[in-house]
Amino acid sequence: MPSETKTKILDAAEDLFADRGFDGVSIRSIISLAGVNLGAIHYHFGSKESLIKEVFHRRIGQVNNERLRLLNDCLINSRGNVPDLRMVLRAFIAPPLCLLLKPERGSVFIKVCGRAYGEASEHLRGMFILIFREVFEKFSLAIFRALPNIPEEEIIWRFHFVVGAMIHTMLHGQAIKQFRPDIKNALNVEENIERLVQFSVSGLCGELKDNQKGDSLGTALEEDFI
Amino acid sequence: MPSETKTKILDAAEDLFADRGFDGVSIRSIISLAGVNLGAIHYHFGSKESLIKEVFHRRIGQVNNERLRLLNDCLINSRGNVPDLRMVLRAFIAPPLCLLLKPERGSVFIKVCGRAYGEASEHLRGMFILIFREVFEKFSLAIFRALPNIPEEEIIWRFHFVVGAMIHTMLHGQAIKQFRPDIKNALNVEENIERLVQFSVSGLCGELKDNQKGDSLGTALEEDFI
DNA sequence: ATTTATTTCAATCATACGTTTGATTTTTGG
DNA sequence: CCAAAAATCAAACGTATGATTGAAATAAAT
Repeated sequence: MPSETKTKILDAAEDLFADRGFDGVSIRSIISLAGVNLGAIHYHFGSKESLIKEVFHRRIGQVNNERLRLLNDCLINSRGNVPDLRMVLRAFIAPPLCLLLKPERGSVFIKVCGRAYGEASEHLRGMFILIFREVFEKFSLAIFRALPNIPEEEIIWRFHFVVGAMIHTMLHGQAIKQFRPDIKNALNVEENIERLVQFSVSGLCGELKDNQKGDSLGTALEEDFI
Repeated sequence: MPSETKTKILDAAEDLFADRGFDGVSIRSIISLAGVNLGAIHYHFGSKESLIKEVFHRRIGQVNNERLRLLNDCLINSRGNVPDLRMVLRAFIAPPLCLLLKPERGSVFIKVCGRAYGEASEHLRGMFILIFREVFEKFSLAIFRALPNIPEEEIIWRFHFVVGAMIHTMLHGQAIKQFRPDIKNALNVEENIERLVQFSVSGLCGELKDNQKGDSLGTALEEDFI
């Protein structure tokens, strides 16, 4: 049961971090939006960095727990056989994107979550890696089992691409209409999740090109480009 | 022929922006790394924001020109028929990732380039959108033609996913071994480009699931998660 | 009711920030 | 060679930053 002040600070910080990044937000702008005293941040959180951690911790645990719960369902369903790749990927992708369905605050946190990947200072990066390691490793293993014919290193990379597509959607999915104003808004979250899941399944299952490297690339690029 | 000081500033700024982001870098840290006087930045660039723009402009033009040149090759090769999707995607993906092949500085700029997508302040965001609009639109049209059986809106979203995978690779491709130390480094650039191209081709070509939404999602997610 | 702990508040700290100034040095062009 | 232009430099500007303090106010406990 966090105090009201604490919650107000967390909400305000979440809002501001979401659209200006961690470095771009001063604690004064946070307390101003929250309507609390300047000292409150250091009293309740100790430092700006700890506040960032807490903004993140407040919600990420639920997301990752939901991921792992859904993944477990997949593994139980498969009864030791190969798990269903689509279900596994949906278990990974749906929980964070479903934050968009949460009234008001979820769609804010989703951007904070996206920013956490790229903008974290060195101190924070360690925490983020720690938090995501368990999820990343368990899902990697499940995908290994779902695609026994694809080398593990290849799967790691493809999974990495999936993560990129997901984060980009979390951060900039709403802004896609800046390039294409005719595209209707990304408000149909479930449709969008299935879109990304379908894309990820296709990408992960794609055939293995055994050795095409160096052929088409070097010949096409202009000489002095490199 | 930019003066030596100007180049030293641009290089230093590029280095620092790459691994601390735009907001996280002070002009004092830039001039310190560059070994020049504090006033030099405002003398040569006018402001920090203009410096950021110039760091970006210095190299992005070449990348996008190369993209458009390669895209043009694709369209010429197809002689009005459907262009080869793999070639189109390689034209989009290879030029930025090929920066990794450039001795020293390319692999730095590639991170700046990745950051430009997410961390730009409002003033800068306009410039970035302007720069990428032409590339984005021309490639979108080419993919429309390459995949006439897939609705344009679906293609826009899948292309959006490709962009996300690419940016994530540009920014964090080197850091993949933090999760998987056994994966050898991403130093084989050409192999990695083909990996991403293959993934993108598979993802873009994936079959259309006509109407699966709402089915598997709502039932699987825990009730109180939303 | 009185003490104790918790929370808020205004005021201030030292530092870091982007920017500006004006003198000085270096380079350029006739 | 010398005047004009370009570039560099040290110093300072005002402001914004994260953090700290100690008194005041509130809540909790006895």
